[in-house]
Amino acid sequence: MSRPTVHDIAKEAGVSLATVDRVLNARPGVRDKTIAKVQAAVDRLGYVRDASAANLARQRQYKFAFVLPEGPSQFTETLKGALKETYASQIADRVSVKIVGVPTHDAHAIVRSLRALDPKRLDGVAIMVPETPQVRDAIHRLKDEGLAVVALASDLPNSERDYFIGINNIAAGKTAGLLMGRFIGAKGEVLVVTNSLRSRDSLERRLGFDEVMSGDFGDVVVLPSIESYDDSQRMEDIVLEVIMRRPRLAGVYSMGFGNRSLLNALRRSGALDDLVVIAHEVTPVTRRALLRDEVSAIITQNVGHLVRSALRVLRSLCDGMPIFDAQERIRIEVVLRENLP
Amino acid sequence: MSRPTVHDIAKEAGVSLATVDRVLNARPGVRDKTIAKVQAAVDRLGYVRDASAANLARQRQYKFAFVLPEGPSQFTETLKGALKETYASQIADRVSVKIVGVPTHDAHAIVRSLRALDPKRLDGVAIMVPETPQVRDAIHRLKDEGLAVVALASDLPNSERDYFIGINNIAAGKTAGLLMGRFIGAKGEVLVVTNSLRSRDSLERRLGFDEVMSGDFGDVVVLPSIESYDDSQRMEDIVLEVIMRRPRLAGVYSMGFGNRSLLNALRRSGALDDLVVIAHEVTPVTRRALLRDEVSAIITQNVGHLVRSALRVLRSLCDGMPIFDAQERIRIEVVLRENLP
DNA sequence: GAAGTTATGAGGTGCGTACCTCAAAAAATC
DNA sequence: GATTTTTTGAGGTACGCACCTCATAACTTC
Repeated sequence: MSRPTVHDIAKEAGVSLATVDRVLNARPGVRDKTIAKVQAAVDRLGYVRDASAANLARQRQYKFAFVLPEGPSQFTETLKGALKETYASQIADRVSVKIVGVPTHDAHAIVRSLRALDPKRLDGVAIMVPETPQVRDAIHRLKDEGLAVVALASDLPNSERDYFIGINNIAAGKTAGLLMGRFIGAKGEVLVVTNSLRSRDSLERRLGFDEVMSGDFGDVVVLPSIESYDDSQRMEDIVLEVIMRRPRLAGVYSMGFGNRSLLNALRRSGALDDLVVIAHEVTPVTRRALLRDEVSAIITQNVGHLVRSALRVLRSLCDGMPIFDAQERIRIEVVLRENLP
Repeated sequence: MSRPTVHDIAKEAGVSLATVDRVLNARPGVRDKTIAKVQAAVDRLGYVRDASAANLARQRQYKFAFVLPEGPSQFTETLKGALKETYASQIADRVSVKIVGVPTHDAHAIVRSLRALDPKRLDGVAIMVPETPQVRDAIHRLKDEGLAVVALASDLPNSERDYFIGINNIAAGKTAGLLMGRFIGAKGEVLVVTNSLRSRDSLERRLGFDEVMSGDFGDVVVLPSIESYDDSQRMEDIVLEVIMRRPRLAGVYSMGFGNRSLLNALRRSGALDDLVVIAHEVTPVTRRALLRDEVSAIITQNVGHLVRSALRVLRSLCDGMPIFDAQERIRIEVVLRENLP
């Protein structure tokens, strides 16, 4: 026999269709004994609800919002692209997604955007913003209104988010450290650059990087982090100065965005050929640099997975279905010249 | 307005429901002019077929078979596990999969199994066997009978397979080569071991490995491949001998299975601490070795993706739907101690 | 055991699509 | 213009499930 239906369950349990329906959809007015009978029949026949038919009947429409930093960041662009791509797939079946752009550095504007979300017109939100007390409060309100909330790429550990989808940035930093240590031959000095150490991601990456460096490569000297504050001129100036002053410099680890200006500075310095550069995220800039052997490795996460995972998790949360953590775990990918996707 | 339905299309195009149906399902008996009218309405309203409803109405049941090597290989076990896991997901909706185990080295038995597949009871097959002329013929017959055929993990380039799902093994070998070259400091000797160079996968990996080695690391000497022929004693003996005779040995690249005996031999030799070992596929054996720093890196592919991709592609092929190559491209993953999934 | 309460059954409708039939309209052919 | 052929329309049924109503059966309670 092919897949059993609700009718089969009714027959098997010796009850009516209506009762099976009441049990399956947890509607009230059924005696415990009857519930047990139906459950037994379900187990015996191995009934599983036909999700497509159920959604069809239910006229379910999942309404989600993605709150993403807007600005010149390639990462966000890629993410939006992946979101649109996913729209054609089954995962995006019966979901409509609204993208809300927020200015990265304006904490007030972020909170304003979060407050502006209408909980009545939404089933869930995926949020990618830095955590602040105000953000935490805004999320508290969203949860109160019954929304599903997932943190995307950047965790919000102190908020009431239901789930975090992204990589472990400490482990990502460790991975970068391991590669760096081995690539530079376990000696020399390493420069670490980022936009801002105030971002949790950068902080965690640095933490992991340092741990591996001191644990596995004691002879390597890791210099204090340089913060560019999104100022490419500043970045170039400092990098050039460090290269001049540090003849033993063997590697550069770029933890965040702004790889374009970093690479410009390195190229200008003429030291690029002798340096091991490790960066994050595959973007047009880092990709080209990798192909030219200017960058040795890129640590990245698959943005397509990120988006699909977020949608799956949001759906599961809305339906009260279990989440398969193994499937939702985003991998820390190591990309070299030869395995560039 | 929410998503347009076929009714909306009919109204918009000024034709009947039946005609819309004929056009959408490519049934005959519609004038080109009318087809164009309907298409225009579809485009104007942005109609997309509701896949759930369609499958429901169609009562579609995809019947697939996976032809996999059986034996002690961890890889196959993992693959079967992933297949079962996927069964709970949406991708496996309305599909039933039969796993056919074939003995890896018995070409006759493989062909017999392929011939034993009943094309009338199947919609598609995913095949993971070495290509031989007989296999090619068997696939020809399956295609003739109208089945969708995809090659899994190991390509069948000379057969009439519709699609190949797996990694580019030349690129995988190159990636291993790049890591090896940099990890050993671009000098010394490297040993390459495999089960058998007669397998296409091993051959291609060796090809890529050598290309990077000679291109980027001219000072490294790559020794001729050692083939174990699945004989662990033989493997251990040869490996021990090589280590004794080659004091400049700096790295070992294991291209195939049999990592357990390789690692045993290396441990016994006492040289493991000074060697860079790179292997393929994350299995319990390689995973533990990686955590113990006995193996430096593992090149692998995500078996879960492999399976899901195969199912998606088989479905698309059956329905004559387009395949999004970008989504189906399996990545060559580099796994280090710190980014072990 | 009558009245009240709760549990169950029978039956219906609709979701969006596929697929079928039969009649009618339109176009092509002579 | 009559005949044949092709195209179109109207309508129905089914898929598996959710959700609804109303009647009846089965328990409680006093």
